[in-house]
Amino acid sequence: MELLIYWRIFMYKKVNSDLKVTEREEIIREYWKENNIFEESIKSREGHPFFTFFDGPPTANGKPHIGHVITRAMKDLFPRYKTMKGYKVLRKAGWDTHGLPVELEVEKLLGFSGKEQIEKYGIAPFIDKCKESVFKYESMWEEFSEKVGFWADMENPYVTFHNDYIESVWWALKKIFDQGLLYKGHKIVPYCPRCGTPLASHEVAQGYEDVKERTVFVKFKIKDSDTFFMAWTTTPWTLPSNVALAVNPTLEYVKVLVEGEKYIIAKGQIPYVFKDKEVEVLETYLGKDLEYTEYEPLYYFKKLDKKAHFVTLADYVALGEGTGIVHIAPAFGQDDYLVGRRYNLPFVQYVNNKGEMTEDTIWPNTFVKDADPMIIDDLKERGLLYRTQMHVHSYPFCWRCHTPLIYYGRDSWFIETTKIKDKLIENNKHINWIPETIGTGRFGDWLNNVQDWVISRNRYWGTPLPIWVNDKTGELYCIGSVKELHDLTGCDMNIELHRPYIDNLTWEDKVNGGVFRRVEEVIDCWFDSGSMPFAQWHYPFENKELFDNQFPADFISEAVDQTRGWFYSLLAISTLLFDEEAFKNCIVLGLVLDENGQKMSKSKGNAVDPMTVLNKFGADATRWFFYETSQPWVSKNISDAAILEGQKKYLNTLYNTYSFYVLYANIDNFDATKYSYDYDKLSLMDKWLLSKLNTLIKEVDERLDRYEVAEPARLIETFVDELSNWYVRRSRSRFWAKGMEQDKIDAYLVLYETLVKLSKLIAPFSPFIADEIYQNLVLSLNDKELKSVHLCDYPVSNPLHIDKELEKNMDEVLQIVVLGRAIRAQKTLKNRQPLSKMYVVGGKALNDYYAKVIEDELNVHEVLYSEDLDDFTSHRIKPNLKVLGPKLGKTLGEIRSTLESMDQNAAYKTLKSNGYLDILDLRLEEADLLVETLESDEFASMSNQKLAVVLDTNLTEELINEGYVRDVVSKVQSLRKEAGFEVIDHITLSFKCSDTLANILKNNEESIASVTLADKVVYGETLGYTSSIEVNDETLYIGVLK
RNA sequence: GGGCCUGUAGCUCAGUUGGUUAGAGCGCUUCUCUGAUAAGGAAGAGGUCAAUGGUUCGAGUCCAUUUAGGCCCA
Repeated sequence: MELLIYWRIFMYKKVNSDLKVTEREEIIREYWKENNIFEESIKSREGHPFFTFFDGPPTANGKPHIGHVITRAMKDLFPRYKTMKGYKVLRKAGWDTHGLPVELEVEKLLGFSGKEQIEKYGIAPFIDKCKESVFKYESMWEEFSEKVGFWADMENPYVTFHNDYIESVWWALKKIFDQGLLYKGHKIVPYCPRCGTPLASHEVAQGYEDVKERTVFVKFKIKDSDTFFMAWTTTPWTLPSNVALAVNPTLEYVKVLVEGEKYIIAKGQIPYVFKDKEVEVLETYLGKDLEYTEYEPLYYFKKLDKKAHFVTLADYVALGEGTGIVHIAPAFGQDDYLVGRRYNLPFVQYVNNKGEMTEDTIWPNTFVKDADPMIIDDLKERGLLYRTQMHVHSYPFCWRCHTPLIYYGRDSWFIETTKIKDKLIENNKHINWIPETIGTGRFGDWLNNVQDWVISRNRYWGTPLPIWVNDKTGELYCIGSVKELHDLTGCDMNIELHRPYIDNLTWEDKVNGGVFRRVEEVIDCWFDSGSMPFAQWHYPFENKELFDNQFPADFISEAVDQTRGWFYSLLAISTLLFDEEAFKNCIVLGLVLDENGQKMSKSKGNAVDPMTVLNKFGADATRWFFYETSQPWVSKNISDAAILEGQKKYLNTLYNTYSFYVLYANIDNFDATKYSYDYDKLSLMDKWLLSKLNTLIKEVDERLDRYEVAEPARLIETFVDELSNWYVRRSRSRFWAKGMEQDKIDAYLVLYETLVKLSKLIAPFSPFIADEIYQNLVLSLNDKELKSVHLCDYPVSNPLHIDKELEKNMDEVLQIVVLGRAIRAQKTLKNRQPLSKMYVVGGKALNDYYAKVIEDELNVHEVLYSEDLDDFTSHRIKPNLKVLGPKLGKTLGEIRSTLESMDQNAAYKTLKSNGYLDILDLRLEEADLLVETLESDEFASMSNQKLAVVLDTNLTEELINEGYVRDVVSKVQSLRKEAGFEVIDHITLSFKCSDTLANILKNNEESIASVTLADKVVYGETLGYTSSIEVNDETLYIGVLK
């Protein structure tokens, strides 16, 4: 009932300032839901071109953290913008559901601490638990996304563990297999020999300790020669598995004679290796000259299947410690392994998976660390040891059992991404990285050093590697679809594509014999997420056309830690399958840190909960913090104060401007759709605002189009400030003028237009406040209009309303005003005291309208322009360095000091009359010099580099009286407010004071009454709400009565 | 250990092809203004532009090295 009355009385919904921001946002959120605005925003663009956005999938088995706010804010901004620009933007949400983190979570839940326990428990029940765990926090994620205002299709998300998704991934793997790029090899992993398991890198990082160990300088005898290569190692137990030596191709190596023996080592390492021994250099080589030189192995335990024991080249070999020659054991080091692959070296591993020397050696079943001294002794006896040396270095230990870890080669499946390196680099060139340096730097470097992608994991919960091996012939078969699996094995078409269900499916090879059995491994879940461009649509089994339209993505965005994660897996897979980049524009986001710039972590207790932040400040303010505070890729220190700043400066200012409009428009029952303005007849202030608005629209649009974020946000913030604190403040009186003159209509219309266009402009950034403003200003007047600002087109700048000259003039006005205010403050001339005249020097003479604005703002009666007020000001002449610098070079300093020492005012006069200045045999034209206007201390004046302003501070009685009147009016206004009157209440005004003062008041009664809405003015007694002020050294009592 | 990002006022950040007195907002002190305002305005305090060296007539800006924080990889 009450609402109805409001509706009848007011054009617009009254702005309820008691409502909290978060409550207002909740209303908008409900409105979107009830009216299906999101769905509508896509539907209404049917038939329009697509703009493609890929949503990188989060895992729902962890809670959303504050870092997800920035990604969601950024990912939401551009789809909203592009939708308003007329594109159809599908936004399929997705969930990343496979992988070790999920398994670990479940292990924790079940109290397990290793694979044996899982196998005992059973894989089937285990993966059931994984499936449950995956969506543990799904509802929290949904609520969170809604809170931030992140629009995505959460009804039909892609889920990486669904059969359709897995089938698409299988299709991709088969395609890669068919290209011959999927192979089995060894991966060197940090391995705990006691636990029998590899460790993840973060586990290894936990366990580094400094250890003091005996290291060895070992002699490798060159074949058919009396010379030795000398190498150094910290792990003697790897020496039996040695298959090669490596030198740096560009370093200098020398053959030296020391104590009767000949050695080859790097030239730079002579002092390190031989200390103060006498060394005679016999020959010098470059590393590359030594390639393929053969040497005699230290040990012969078994015949090797490939050629070994020769010198190889490797760039990573460096001086420092050691001899500049590195011993290569491909089974025990990543670098070694790669050298091995390059030179086709045998893979020799005389260590078993318990970390013991194998039966092949002469130290069977000895733990490697215990074998070290035995090997050292053996080499010493055989004269192959030069010397040993104690050495302190940091070495990883198992965080569980404190066993020293060893790097150990294990069977693994690889995608041979090194083969497509050139294509990766080429396709990367087509990607617009923001910031650019990611593409050339971090990501580019990664591609330049690309390694084969280890795709297999010896785990349970993941997309199974669809490879079957013939147990007789060793032939490999890769399955690419469920149908193919069904045809070969006769399995159910609805079979769950997970371990253990597919592990037992086999088929016979009728031609060659043998049975095809599946390998055990599942795949790296990064392959899952990198497959989302096609797997989200179950391509190529369905949605072929849709996929063609939705690939590659126009835009993606994630945090910088995804460089080698999602960004890479997307590019690698799309290059392998389609030889194309998967995304064209990518904004890389910085990380969110705590207010001291420290990484957030549970253990430090400095983690900021996103829901707490959102519930405190609302989505618009939180989003704004991330957009505005710094460039997207810079890490952000989040704090309440930082978010609050944007909320106060931008959102509150905008909201107050909007509620100002609603307040007065409702008083006047002003329907903006019923009026129009004639642009040519608008006041300069109106034209100025329209010019600024249209400039803003143009700039913001152009910048968003270039995927800039902070710049447009800052422009918007500046505009809101100018709108409120210049346009509205200067135009206030127009809104409370009596009647409905054209000037008032103009003011309403211009402000209305600005607010409506602004609401559209900010809609992608601040979707809630934008829609609140839009709905009230537009829908309240006409319910046939589009139901939400997010269904509107993005505003288009009107070039006819942009007037740069006008903007420049107003800028000069602002400069003059700033100077005038500064003078008043400095001379403690309060603003209520009117002054008769002011002079402006050096500026361009502006017309009366601007003068009026200045007069009003500074409370002076007259603004006078003058070119020549030398009495008030002085000048300073300086060389124009930009012009003279290149011309004069070194003599510049001299010119500068000479100019400084001259009589500046005299020089200025000479320059003015002649147009040039002669100095030290040089003729300086006006363009060579800069002239500054300076204030003179004798006057109330102030200047900046361009202008000087002088105030005439002489006060006449009339001016003083006028000041009294302003004081009184101001006091009356604050009394009205204190008394709790409405803005539109009319009053009876009463004064009690001396006759002198009363006379002054009576002489100005009309103006006082009209401004304060007094119908009657009474003297001699005070009525109603009463207070007093000091005026002209006497006490004036004032009463206001409604 | 390697690669990359960042470092400008107490805090958050601008700072154009190298150019004259390095700016803004917040916070602080003082003053001021105000019938839309958790507002506005002015002044003041606050700077070794992370450090060192170099190029240049001139460096916050370009180059090299170092250093602190962060990210990724070993």
